[in-house]
Amino acid sequence: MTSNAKTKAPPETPAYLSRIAEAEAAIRRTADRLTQPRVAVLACLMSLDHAASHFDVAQALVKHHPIDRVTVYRVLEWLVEVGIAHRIAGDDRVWRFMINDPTASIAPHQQHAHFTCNACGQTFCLDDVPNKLNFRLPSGFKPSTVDLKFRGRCLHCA
Amino acid sequence: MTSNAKTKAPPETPAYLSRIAEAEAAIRRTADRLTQPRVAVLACLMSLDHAASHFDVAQALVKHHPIDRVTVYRVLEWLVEVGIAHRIAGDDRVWRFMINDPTASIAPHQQHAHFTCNACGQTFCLDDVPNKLNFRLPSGFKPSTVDLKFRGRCLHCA
DNA sequence: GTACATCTAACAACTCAGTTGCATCTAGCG
DNA sequence: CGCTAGATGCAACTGAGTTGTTAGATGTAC
Repeated sequence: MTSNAKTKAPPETPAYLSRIAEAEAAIRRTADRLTQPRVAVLACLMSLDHAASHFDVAQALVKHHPIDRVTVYRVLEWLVEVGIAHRIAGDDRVWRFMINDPTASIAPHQQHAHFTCNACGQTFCLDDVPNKLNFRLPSGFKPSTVDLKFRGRCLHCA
Repeated sequence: MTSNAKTKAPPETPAYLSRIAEAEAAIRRTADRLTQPRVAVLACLMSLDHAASHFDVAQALVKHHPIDRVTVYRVLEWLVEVGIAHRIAGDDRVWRFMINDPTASIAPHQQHAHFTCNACGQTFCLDDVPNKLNFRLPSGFKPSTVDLKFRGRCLHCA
C-alpha cells in the first residue's frame, strides 16, 4: 500500500479541501449564514465531477469535518433551495446532488440531462441540452420541464 | 352521496373487474402459475391509463381482492420480470408500475418517455418516442438506454 | 378424482433513506 | 461582550421496500 500506483493522491489530503475558499465565497453570496457544515458539504460537491448522495458526502467528510447525517441532509436541501445545487432521483431510491453549472444562466434545471454509468454506478450531468427536442407530445399534455436520462458506459469505464 | 354527479360509475364495480379475463389470458401466456393475486394486480394495472404505485394497487383491490402488501410487491416485480409491465422511478422515491404497450415490439423499455403531472401527480407513458434524439453526448459516454421525463400539466388537468 | 411436488401467499420482522422534534450551540449584529 | 435568530446534533420516528419462514394453492402425475 505504501508504493502503489496512486502515489500522487495520498488520502491525507482529500480533493475537497482545496475547494473550501471557493465554497465559502459561494455561500457568502447567499443571504444565509456561513457555517462549517455548509462550507464542507459544498466544497465536497465542488470537488466531484459526478453526483453524490448524502452518504457519499458524509463519508468523504468524516475524517476532517465529521458532520451529523441529518445536517448533511439539511445542508444539501438548503443548497438546492438557494439554487447552488440540484438533486437527481436515482434508480436506487437515493437522492444524489450536484453543483449547478454557473454558466447556465437563467433556468438552471428546466431542461437537464444526466448520464448514469451501468458499470461504476455514478451519475454525471450533461449540460449542453438541445433547446428543442424533436418530440411531439400527445395533445393535452403541456410540459414545463424535461429530464433526459441516459444509461450506459461513462468515459471512465469505457 | 347517493345522488352526486358520478352516478354512472358506482364504487361497487371498480374498473379493473372488467379486465380480469384479459389479465388471465396474459398470465397464461407466461410459463408461470395463474394465481388470484396476479390476476387482480394485472387487471388493476390494465384498467389504468397512468402508472400506479404498490399502494395504489393494494388500495384499489382492498374491497374485492384484499392482498397482502408484500404479495403486491412481489407480483409487480414478477410482472416486470416477465415483461408485462415496467417500473418508473418517481420523484418521491416510490416505484410506479405500468403495463407495457404490446404493440411496441422488441425493446419495450430501451427508449421510453414519461409525463408526470404537477397538478394531479399522476405519471403517464408516452409511447411514440422518436428513434433518434438529436442529442450529442460528450465524447466517452456510450449510452445504451434513454429515459425522457416531462413534467407539466396532463390532459386531465389542462 | 386423488396424491404429490413445487411454486406462491401471508405474516412478521427487518433494512435503510429520509424526516421530525427538541435541546444546545453559534454566526452575525448591535 | 451579550443577544437572538437560525443552524447543528442527537434521538426517535416514518414509510417504502425486502427477507425469512410457514402455511396454502396450483399444476401434474398417477
